[in-house]
Amino acid sequence: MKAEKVKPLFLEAVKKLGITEECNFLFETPKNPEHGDLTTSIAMRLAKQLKKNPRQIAQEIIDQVSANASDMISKIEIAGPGFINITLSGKFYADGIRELFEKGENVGRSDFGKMQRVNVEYVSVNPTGLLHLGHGRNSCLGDTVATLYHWSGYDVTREYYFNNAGNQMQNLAKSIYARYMQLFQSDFPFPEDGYHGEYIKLIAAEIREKFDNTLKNPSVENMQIIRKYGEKWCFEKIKATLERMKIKQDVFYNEDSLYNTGKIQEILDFFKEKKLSYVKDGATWLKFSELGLQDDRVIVKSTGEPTYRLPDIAYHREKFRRGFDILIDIFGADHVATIPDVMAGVKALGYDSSKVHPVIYQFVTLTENGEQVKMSKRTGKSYTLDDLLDEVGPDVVRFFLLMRSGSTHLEFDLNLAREQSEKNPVFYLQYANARISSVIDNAKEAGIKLENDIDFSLLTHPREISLINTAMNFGQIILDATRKCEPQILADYLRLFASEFHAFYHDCRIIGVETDLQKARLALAITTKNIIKNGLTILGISTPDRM
RNA sequence: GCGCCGGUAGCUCAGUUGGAUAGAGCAUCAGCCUUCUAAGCUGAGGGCCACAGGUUCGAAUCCUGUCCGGCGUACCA
Repeated sequence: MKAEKVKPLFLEAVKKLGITEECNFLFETPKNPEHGDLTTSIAMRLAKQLKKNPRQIAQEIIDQVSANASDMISKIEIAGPGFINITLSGKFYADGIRELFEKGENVGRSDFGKMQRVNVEYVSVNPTGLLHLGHGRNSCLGDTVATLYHWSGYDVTREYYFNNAGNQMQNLAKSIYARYMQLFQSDFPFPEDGYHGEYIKLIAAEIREKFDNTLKNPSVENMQIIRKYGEKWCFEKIKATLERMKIKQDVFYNEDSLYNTGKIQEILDFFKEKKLSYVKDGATWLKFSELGLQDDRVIVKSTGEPTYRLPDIAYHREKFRRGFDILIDIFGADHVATIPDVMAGVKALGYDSSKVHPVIYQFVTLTENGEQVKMSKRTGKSYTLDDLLDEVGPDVVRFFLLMRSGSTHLEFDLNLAREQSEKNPVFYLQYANARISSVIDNAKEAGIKLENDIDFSLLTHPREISLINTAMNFGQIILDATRKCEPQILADYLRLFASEFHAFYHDCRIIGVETDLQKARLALAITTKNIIKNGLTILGISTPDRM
């Protein structure tokens, strides 16, 4: 955002040096404050092309830029091998903070996406069990990515894809049935590959409560009743957990509908017609080897049942047909293998697979006292998302699941999460917000009013400049986090920004200083609050005014 | 075997299309409350960026190889 304002001056200068083609150079914020506010290595990059000494090129650029003398820049100089360091003027910052202040509660919103239609698919758990921590990461990532797109000016649909037919539902029914029978006959055998979770026993107990012993005969009708009961039970629990996490979804897309409406058959026919599929050993294979992948794969088993690939491909085609410009899939690392198949399939159907953005996240481990807490499904003693929510609440859960990049393993430290103190990064952010709220309240009581007469150029203290500087990056941070589908970028930024606020608060008194300075500082505080509040809101974290 | 993700401070992790002296939080140690919320601020120590080569003005970042960890590699989803 800062860079955008200075860039035109440099593009002009570079053009004068004889560079006609689009040259993409960027400005960075130097780590060392002695190097100014912005720095660019463009001179070194152009050195080869122009066959000149980088320092000489830098000097020529500087001459050009200074000639167009802008009041945005107060100092511009060469450093080291040819860096151009720029120190921005007081006016630059005064204008910058004024702009942010005027945006008010809309700071961070943009129309960058031009209302392109985005579909974000997440959670997508089949109704056979309860949500655990891994699902939590999926849900929070998806939900936050969707919110980021919304703030960046896209038309977002939040989608949940599920399958309530197929083997796993039969398995659920069999598992519940076995637990149900065990209530009458304790040695009734439990299926080897059944769902071992404790919740199955709860469902079984409820069923006995309602139906007594009338379902003991495992007839098709009875198993159907059990299956439906289990499905409903699980889905309600899942939805309740999502609600606790403040995760919303617009569309629940049922895999069944792909069959009912003939979509699956259409795809089969298409592949057959294009000679991209063939039958071998009674199964239908898709020629992935002709679609740029290693091996052919089965799409319909010899039993006549499709493998997951077929509906996945059909589902993605439907998303394209529904008119989405961007398709985002949130997948756990265990699903990476399906991605190339779907991509290849979609491409073969004539759609632009580059519009599909899979977001992969690595696994979550839960640690307590330095030891890993088991979350295994099979042992039955899984630690569910609800258990975690009971212990630390949704704000902490969301922040912890979002504060790491999806590409790395996430260690969820229960001890730290339980900590209700400054050690816990969530409270650090919420505290900043509460602190500002308190100041704003005090200002109101003191009768301080902000009209259109704020002189932002009075904000010259290093802490003020530093805070404004970081505030001015907020818009770009939102866009970066959106484009990369990385809420962690925002979470990280907010920690930095809050720490800059705390330092400012410590060194610069707001209420009780000279009238004009008081107004300017209050306006800065209000802008800071808007940014922290919007940032936390995007992450789905509450912003209490008092703590 | 092959594919994907990772290996950065005691621990958990950042590190902006390759940039200047490698960053944060926690932990350890030392300071700061008669003043707007001390759930805060300031400072110190702590590093062979897994290892070995290569590319170039310049590498934690790019390339090759090796080692370690996780996840895949089904006519399971």
